[in-house]
Amino acid sequence: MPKTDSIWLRAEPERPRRPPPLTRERIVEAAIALLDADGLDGLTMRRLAQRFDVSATALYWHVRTKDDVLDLAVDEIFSEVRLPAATADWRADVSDLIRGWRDAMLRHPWSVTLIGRPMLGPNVLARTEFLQATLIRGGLTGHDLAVATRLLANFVVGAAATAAVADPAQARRHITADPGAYPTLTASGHLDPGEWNDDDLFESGLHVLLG
Amino acid sequence: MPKTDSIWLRAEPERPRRPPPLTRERIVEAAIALLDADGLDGLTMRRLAQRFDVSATALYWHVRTKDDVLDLAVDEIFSEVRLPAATADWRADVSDLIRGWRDAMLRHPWSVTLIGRPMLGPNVLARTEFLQATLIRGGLTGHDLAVATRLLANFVVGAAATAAVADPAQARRHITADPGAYPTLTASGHLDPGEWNDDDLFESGLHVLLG
DNA sequence: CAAGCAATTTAACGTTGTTAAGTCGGGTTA
DNA sequence: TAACCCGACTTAACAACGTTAAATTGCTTG
Repeated sequence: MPKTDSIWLRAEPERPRRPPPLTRERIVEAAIALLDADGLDGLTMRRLAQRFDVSATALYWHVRTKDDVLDLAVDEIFSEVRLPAATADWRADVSDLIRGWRDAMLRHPWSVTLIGRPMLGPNVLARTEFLQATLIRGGLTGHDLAVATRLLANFVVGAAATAAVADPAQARRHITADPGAYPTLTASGHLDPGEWNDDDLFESGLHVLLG
Repeated sequence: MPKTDSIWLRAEPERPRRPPPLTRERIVEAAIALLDADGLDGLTMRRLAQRFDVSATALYWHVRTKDDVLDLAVDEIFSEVRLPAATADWRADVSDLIRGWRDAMLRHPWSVTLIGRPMLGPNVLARTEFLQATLIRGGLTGHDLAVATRLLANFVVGAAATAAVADPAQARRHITADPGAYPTLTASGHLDPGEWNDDDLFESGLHVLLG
């Protein structure tokens, strides 16, 4: 008597389908998703744990504190910054890095809020290492090298910070509400909608810095 | 029978000496004091109220939310930035402004954490207005003006952010721990204690930007 | 089958920002 | 003078938060 049950007909024993185990990496990944979705207030140990159907305190086995999660998350987003292959044009290489740096921060606006705490994760350091190595390749040394590194780093961090402002249109309305209050800002067109966008100003600024 | 009590001898009825009234200004002032003393975590609505011997909820009569207090505090510290008198050397005027801007942020390191939220207070805007007006006085217009404004603003914000890192010595130890990990950063001396300090690098960067 | 350890749960604590409702006193009006 | 009003504050309370301590589960190793 041949067995008539094939794998297609048989009801699978409904293996408990164990969820993938909790790891520091997966926690950070979920934290970034929460931060992207709802900003800094959106990340809660309880909400984070909920993503794994796990009690909030379970997270503390893998992570010492919530601040650790934040620090790990910040470093993690910098892994998205592609390290350019070294070409003959070192200036272009630096530009590519800085561009990618800014893009990563704009993709995760909450990261701006977290500057100010020590950024010493491996991904951040690797990018800083690349930046400085490329500048050396361009002939910079000593004091000039230090100045250039800081100048570029400050520029990209500042660019991410000033671009993250919520609603440009609303800001414009606020500033131009009383035309006499800020005459220069009102007249210069710096705030006009389609006039000059963040990307353009960033690109031009980068061009100034890298000659 | 002459009365012998003069105002000098009479014990004053000890007027209840009503404490100065709660105002939005005094609340912000106290908030800044708390933030300076204990950082961002040091500011609590309850601790803030305690400074006035007042229940925490009393603050909500003068202020809609804690975030309002923070926004007001950020704007308030920029009132410390002296607007330079316009001289013949417009570059020096800009330098003075940027220097004062950075100093104010370094005096109140918690302000770095609060970048990223819309900075549209009157003091911030007045400084931005001055910056742009001075650049115009220097001959900049149109696109160049916009680029220069952003470049300088990004620089100063970034400078404040990167300078606020907690313990440079500890950072140095961390980075140079594994000598093979970040060879360039380790060798460049960028981290060496007395080598180049933040003030020096900032000043040099400013000189690069303003020619 | 026992022991042990890794990973998680349950329970709980103190704080936080904020809302709702009550209270108090001084100034205005009837 | 009495009634009232309303700005300013208090009391009470809530849900949510980060975090700790202790109990529990389940797998692996002897």
